[in-house]
Formats: sequence, structure tokens, C-alpha cells
Amino acid sequence: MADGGPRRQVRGIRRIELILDTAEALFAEVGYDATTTNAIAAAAAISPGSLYQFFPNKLAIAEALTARYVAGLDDVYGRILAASPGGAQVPALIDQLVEALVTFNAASPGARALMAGAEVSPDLVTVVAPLHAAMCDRAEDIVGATAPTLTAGQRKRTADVCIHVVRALMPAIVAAPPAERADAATELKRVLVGYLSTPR
Amino acid sequence: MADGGPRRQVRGIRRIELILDTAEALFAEVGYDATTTNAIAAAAAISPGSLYQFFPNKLAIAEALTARYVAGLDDVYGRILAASPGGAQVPALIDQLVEALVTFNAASPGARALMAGAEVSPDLVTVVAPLHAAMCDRAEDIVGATAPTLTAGQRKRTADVCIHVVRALMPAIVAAPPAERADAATELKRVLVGYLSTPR
Amino acid sequence: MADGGPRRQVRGIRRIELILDTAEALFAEVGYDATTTNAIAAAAAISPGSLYQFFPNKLAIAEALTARYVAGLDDVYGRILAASPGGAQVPALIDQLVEALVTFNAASPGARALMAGAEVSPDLVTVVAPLHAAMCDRAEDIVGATAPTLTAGQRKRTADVCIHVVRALMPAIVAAPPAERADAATELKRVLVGYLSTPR
Amino acid sequence: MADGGPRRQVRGIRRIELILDTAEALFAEVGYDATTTNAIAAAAAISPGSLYQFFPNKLAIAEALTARYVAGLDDVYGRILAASPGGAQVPALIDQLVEALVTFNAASPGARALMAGAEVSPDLVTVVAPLHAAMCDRAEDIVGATAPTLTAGQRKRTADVCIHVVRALMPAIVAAPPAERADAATELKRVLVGYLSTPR
DNA sequence: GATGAATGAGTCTTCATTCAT
DNA sequence: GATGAATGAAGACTCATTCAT
Repeated sequence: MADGGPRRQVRGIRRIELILDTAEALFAEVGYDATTTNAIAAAAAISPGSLYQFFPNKLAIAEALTARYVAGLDDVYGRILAASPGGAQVPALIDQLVEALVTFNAASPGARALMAGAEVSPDLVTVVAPLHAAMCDRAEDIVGATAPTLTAGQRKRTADVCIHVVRALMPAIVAAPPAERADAATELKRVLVGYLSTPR
Repeated sequence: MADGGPRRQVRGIRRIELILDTAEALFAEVGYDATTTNAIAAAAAISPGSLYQFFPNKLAIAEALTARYVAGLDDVYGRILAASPGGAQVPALIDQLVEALVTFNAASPGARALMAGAEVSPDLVTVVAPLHAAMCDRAEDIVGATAPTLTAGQRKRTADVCIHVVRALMPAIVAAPPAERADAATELKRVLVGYLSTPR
Repeated sequence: MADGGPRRQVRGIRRIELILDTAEALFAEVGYDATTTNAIAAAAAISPGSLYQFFPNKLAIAEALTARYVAGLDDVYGRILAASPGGAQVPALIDQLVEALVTFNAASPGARALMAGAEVSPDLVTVVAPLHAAMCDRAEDIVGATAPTLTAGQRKRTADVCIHVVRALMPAIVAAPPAERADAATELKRVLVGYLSTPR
Repeated sequence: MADGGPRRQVRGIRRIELILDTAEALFAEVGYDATTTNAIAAAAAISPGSLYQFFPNKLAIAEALTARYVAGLDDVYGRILAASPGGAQVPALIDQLVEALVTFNAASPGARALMAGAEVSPDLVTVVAPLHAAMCDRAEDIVGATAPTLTAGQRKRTADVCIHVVRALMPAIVAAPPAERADAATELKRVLVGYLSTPR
């Protein structure tokens, strides 16, 4: 009796993706806390027991989702960088950063839900930390490029401030009607450019 | 006639304050959602029923707390303004604003918990709206002072951005060890000054 | 120090009446079960503690109210009988009975509420038994007048049947708009006359 | 593929029946309001959560029970009619009706509890309406057979009166010791026959 | 692996009754 | 007697997780 090993795995992977997609949609819609594991299972048209075959608990779903977001973010960063000229002027760099993050956030509504949830469920903060870190990574490069004299610590901190600002203003940006989205994003850029241009 | 009228009321008021203090502490510690009404009662050393003699439901506690925060915020604003010289330079004004808000947030750990909770519990958004509005009020004055040519709409929006930024960076500030708090606050000021100084 | 004994008592009696009036209104409006003792106290503008000074518990209020209803019913019976000619024909007697009971029920909405509650709260059945008995009393006389050959047991049983029928159809009668009330009452009379006219 | 599909369903159906049987017993014993969902679960030897897997709330149990009663009533009606000769004389028809309803009520102690509960819990009235309607249906046929000249409205009203009378006298009938039950039923029949025989 | 019924501790809230003032 | 805050045992319902099939 052939056990169809690889086929099995393929199906398992598909199921994992299905669960994550479904969870993402629900997290985005009603938030992490308000999303029940049974609701995820039901929306994915699988049984609760099956869900727990792939994820040991609810938090693990958030974890896996976060991993996916981190990968997606790297992707977006990569594409944006590849597409943009190499100039190292503050405004241009900020443009890239914000564009990338807006694109990412618009495409990943669950990411914001998770990060908002972390503000409220202590469990989640560990989970979303890697995502925040990933957001900071690129920002650190930019900070380094625009202020080469900073120590590593200062650079890290400055990047962290930038990302916090980005996260704070992002909801308004992605929630804005398309016509106004650019304006909202411009406001965010203004904050960042102002910040990074201010001499220490 | 031993009705002890005023004494009764005094005790009632004390109990309300006790409940609010306790709730505030728990909200700050584990968040609004994770705080159970029974836990509040237990922590306040009263019975669950007693709690409901003063507040019709859990949300009402958040409401009362918010009212207290709004009052406290007005107080802080008032004191800061009274104590500071009248100059209308951006950095000085920002100093006042940030100082006031840091003082307020440090003294009101529940305020952030409630605002974060609003990101997650639809019920809370109506409740905390007045607090956000109160924070914006003063910021709007400052924005008006530093950029007199803005329309009312622009002023409002700019103030809103400022407050979002403040809220985003505040946790790190109040969580910082006292020695580093000033540094962290300075970073926030830098963001705001940069933003408000950037020509449109 | 004169203790004003009788005055005290008068006030006490007034308070009891006040409580009963208030309870009656609430029972009629939302039913016995749904009426809380605190609601009675509040509606009577007294304190819960005061209420319990006059009634040891909620059931005792229903008991006192029932006693009042029994007295009221005797009154109504008495007045109706006094006002009607002495003929002993079935229809005329039934007319009297029904008229009396409709008058009583319309004037005592709490009585029906209590009897309905007895169908549901075992505690209440003992309480309302005297009222049911009082209703039966007069019916027994009528049954005796129309069928003199019945044994005491048969008479009692027949009267009980009549009263059950009356109670069953009464809500529809008193709830009917005034214009249709007579029609509804006629239907009840028809049932009773038919029943009492049927030879055994 | 060991999904045991049909077996699952069978067990589910059994459990639903178990819950309904248990609820029926408790409703009959202490009434709808006084029956707690936890008590139903405990009496059925299942967990509270399990109960809620089959019924979204307490009222839904009453609904399902009512549906069962309506079905049972149709059954009883059907059997009684099939077994009885076709004569259309009032007494014979009433015999059938009463026999059917006594049988039904004796077998369905919860039905009366639910109908009595409706007198007191607004939620229940919608729920039990179909049962009352089902009881009236057959009565309407009988009324139509015995008094063909009635308008539809009059027929409906007369049937309604009959059913109210039946409901009022039924508790005494089913509570009577077997030896006396027939007598008690006879009394009910006498009321109905008398009513329907009285010329308008 | 898949299923989905089962679990039970825990959530918010209520209310008859008590008791210090 | 009067007050009204205080009580605490329930009540209806939820949900992350488990387990027999």
C-alpha cells in the first residue's frame, strides 16, 4: 500500500495555507481575539480537530501568519528596491520605504490586526515581534544611508521610531478611499522626512 | 433620623473611585478585554454585585475612566500652560505638549490600555473617542499657532497626525527607566518638531 | 418622649398600602417573576430595606395582595347581588357572576398576573389558592341555586369548573377594546349557561 | 476513511432527543423559567457546552419541543379520527377531540408547562403559538361540522374558546388518578357540548 | 489524517435579601 | 423605623481544546 508520502505532504501544505488564508481574513475582519478557532475551521470548511492537527493552538496560527508576513515584506522590500534608482537622498528613500509599507499593509490586512492585537493580548507581542523587526530592518538601512555618523544603537532606535510612526499612521492610509490615499501617505512621508532631516 | 445622608454619598464616591482605580490598574496590566468584572471586584475587595451597583456594565467602567482621563488631561494641560512662558515658537510649544502628555500618560496607565483596546473592541471606540479628541484639542491650538495659514480642516488633520505619533511613541517613553525617559521624550519631540517645521 | 404610637401605625399602614399598590402595578405590567423587589421599592420611592420591614420576603407581598383581592372580590360580589333582583334563573345568575368577575378582573390586573404566575412558580399556587377559592364561593351558590339536587361535592366541582372556564376566557375579555368587551363576555356566558343547562 | 458519517448523525439525533426529553421533564416539573440550562445539561448527563452545540439558546429548546408537540398532536388527531366512525354529531365529535387532547396532554407534560410559561415570559408566546394553533385546527373542523352556518371568523373564535376551555380544565384531568380521569374528562366534554349546542 | 461532538471552566450580569449607619 | 450599599450564589452562554470514531 503506497502511502503517497509526498502527495500527503502536498495536501497538508495546502491545508495549512488554507487555514492561514482563512484566519487572515477573519483576523482582518474582526480581530485576533474575536476570531474563534472554530470560526476559522468553519470558514475553511474543515473540522476543528483538523485545524489542531496543523497548529497546536490559536497562537501558533498567528505565528505562522506572521512568518508569512515577514516573508511577504521582504519580497515587497526587494521589489521596491530593485525598481528604484540608487540615489541616497532622504526623500527618495522615504518614498521607497513608505511605498513598500503601504503596499504591504494594504495587501496584508491581517498583519495590522495582529499588531493591533499585540497591543492588547500579551501573548501576541512575542509573536508579532519578528514582523516589527522586519519592518525595522529596511528602515535601519535607510537611516544608515541618510545619517552615516549614527552609532548602531542610535540607528536602531531611529528606525524603531520611524516604524512606530508608520504603524500609527498606516490604518488611516489604507482605510482612506483610493483618491485620498496618496495624500494620507504624503503626510506620513512628511513626518518621516521631517524627523530624519532634523539635526540631532 | 440617622440617615447619614452625606456620609453615604461620600462612601459611595469613594467606592466608585476605588473601583475605577482598581479597574485602571488591571486594564493597564492585562488590557480591557482580559480584565474580567469579577477580577475588578476581587481586586477591589468588593463583591461582583457591588460593582454593578455603581456601573451598569463593564463598558460603563471604561466610560467613567475615560471621563476621568479627559478631566485629568485638561488639568495637566492647564497646569503646563500656566507654568510656561507665552512664546509661540514651535519647539517651545511642542515641549509643553509633550511634557504634558508624558506626565498624563505616566500617571494614567489605563488610558493607553483603553485606547489600544479600542483598536480591537468595537464597543470601546465610542468610549475612548472623547479622550482622543481631548488630546487633539491642545495639539490643534499649537498647530494653529505655528502655522496660522492652515485651513481648519488641515489644522485638525495635522493635529490628529501629531496625536497619533504621540500615542505611538508614548509606551516606550513611559516604560523607559527614569534615566532614559527624557531621551525618549526628546525623540518624540524631534519627530513633532520636524513634522511641524516641514513646509507644506 | 412621646412615641406617637398610633401615628406610627398609621404611617406603617399607609406604607404597606403604598407597597401593595406599587407591586400590583408592576405585577400587572410585567408579571410576578419579572418584578424585582428592588423595582417595587424604587417605584414606591422607598428603600429596599424599608420594604423588608413590612414584608419578610417577596412572596409575602403576593400574599397580602391576594388578601386584598379576596376582600375586593367579596365587595364586588356583594354589590352585584344587592343590585340585582332575586330571580334564580340560570342566565340571570350567570349574568351576575360574569359581570362581577369581569368588573373585578378589569379593576385588579394584578390578580390575573398572580394567578398566571401560579401556573409557573410553585410557590405562588399556595398563595393564590384563597383567591381561587373566593371566586368559587359565589359560583357554588349559583350552582346550588340552579341545580339543587347536586351533592356538596358535585356542587363544589361544578363551581370549580366554572371558575376555571372564567379564568381561561377572562384575559381576552379584559384585553378586548371596550366596544367588543360585551361580545367577549357574552361568549363566556354562553359557555357557562350551556354547561349548567346540560342535564347530567 | 473512518468518518462514520451516518453513525455520527444518529448519535447527534439521539442527543437532541435526550436533551428534549430531559428538558420536557424539567419544564413539566418546575416550569420553563425555573429550569436552568445547566440543570437540563446535568440531568441529561452532558456538559452545558454540549447542550449549546445543538441549541443556540434556551428558547430554541422550547421551540424544538413545541415542534415535537405539534407533530405529536397531528399524530394523535390522525389516529383518533382514523379509529372513529364518521358520524358528525356534536357529542361524538367532542368525544374524539377531548380524547385526543387528553391523550396528547398526558403524554406531553411539557406542553402545558410551555403554554403556561407563555403567560409569563413574552419570549415564549411566539414559540408556543404554533401549538395553540394546531390545537385549534381540529377544533375548527368540528365547529364547522356542527354549525355549518358560522362565518369563518366566528368559527375561528368558537374554536379558540373551546381550546381555551380545554386548556383550562386539562391539568385537573391529567393530574387526576386514573380511576377519576374519565369523570374529569366527561366534565370537560359537558362544557364543550353545552357550549356548542347553545343556539346563538 | 480527518471528523465534529464533547468538554467545563470561565464570562458578564442579576436579584432576593441583609446590615451597618 | 429608614436607608441604600453590599452581598454572593446563580443564570445563560462561550470557546480553546480534546478524543472517540
